[in-house]
Amino acid sequence: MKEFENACREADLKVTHQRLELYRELAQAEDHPSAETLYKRLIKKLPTLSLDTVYRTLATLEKHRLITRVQTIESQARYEAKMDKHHHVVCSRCRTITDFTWDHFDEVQVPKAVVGWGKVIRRNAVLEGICKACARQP
Amino acid sequence: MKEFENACREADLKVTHQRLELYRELAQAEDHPSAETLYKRLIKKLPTLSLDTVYRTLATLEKHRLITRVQTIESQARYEAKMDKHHHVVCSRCRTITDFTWDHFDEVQVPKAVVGWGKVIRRNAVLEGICKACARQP
DNA sequence: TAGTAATTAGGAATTATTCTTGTTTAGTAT
DNA sequence: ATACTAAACAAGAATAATTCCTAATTACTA
Repeated sequence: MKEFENACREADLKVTHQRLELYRELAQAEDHPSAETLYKRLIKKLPTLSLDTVYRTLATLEKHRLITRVQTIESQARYEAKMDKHHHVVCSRCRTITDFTWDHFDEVQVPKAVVGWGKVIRRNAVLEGICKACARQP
Repeated sequence: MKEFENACREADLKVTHQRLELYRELAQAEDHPSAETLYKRLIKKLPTLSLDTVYRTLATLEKHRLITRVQTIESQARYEAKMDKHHHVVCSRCRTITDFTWDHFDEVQVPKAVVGWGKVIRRNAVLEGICKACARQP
């Protein structure tokens, strides 16, 4: 959290109660929550919190690269505070997103066609399948 | 297009004028268009087309795996008809999505943690960077 | 401790998508 | 060819997700 505060100051972002709580909540969440989900969780601690603030804060923090917006095919945007290199595997049944690391993928050369395309800055693997919990069910 | 018609029949989908035109348009598009974009393009040929039909048709074709919904962080859903294994590189500046193939990625083993997670059915690489056209500009 | 620019709350507005209803049409059986 | 029927369609209303607007509040600065 101290790191987060410093990062805010460096980015000229005021360290507000709302930002701290939102970041804390997102950082400890494992489920890549949506704005609405975060709002529901935070309203207990911050009864006057507005949904707009959640959206605005998420956008602000994302712009300053303090959090990431997760790529999904869902209609609601989902976020995560985990910023070290990692990838996602999504269960097509329950839609749970699970993190994993993949050093080989991070380092392997991209195809020539991509080198010709331009400069790659980030790479992400998104796997899809059926998680074990779901596989046990009909 | 003949293949598409047969695929429709096999899936018990009626071969309607709207479906044919939409699929034709999507199949020749290179830009992974959204529902709205497709609608604007199709309205010239199909003046009575409704936006809802575009949404409905895209959803139907996706369900039957005749087209794919592309993972993006944008608010509008984007689609493609290309169904052979391929991946995407997105320009963070102009948001253009470019396809590429990557045999090595398709075949390389996924990390052990993922094997423990469940059964992976599809894998997708999403790269992000700056395309050459954008790099030339300030 | 006061000043001020950034941030917030709350509600209105917008955007993207889905639903509802009545009409049309593709595929099928005559 | 013609009629039948379920599927698909058009149009507009409704919903969901997100953003905008304005006045009030608050974090940082002097």
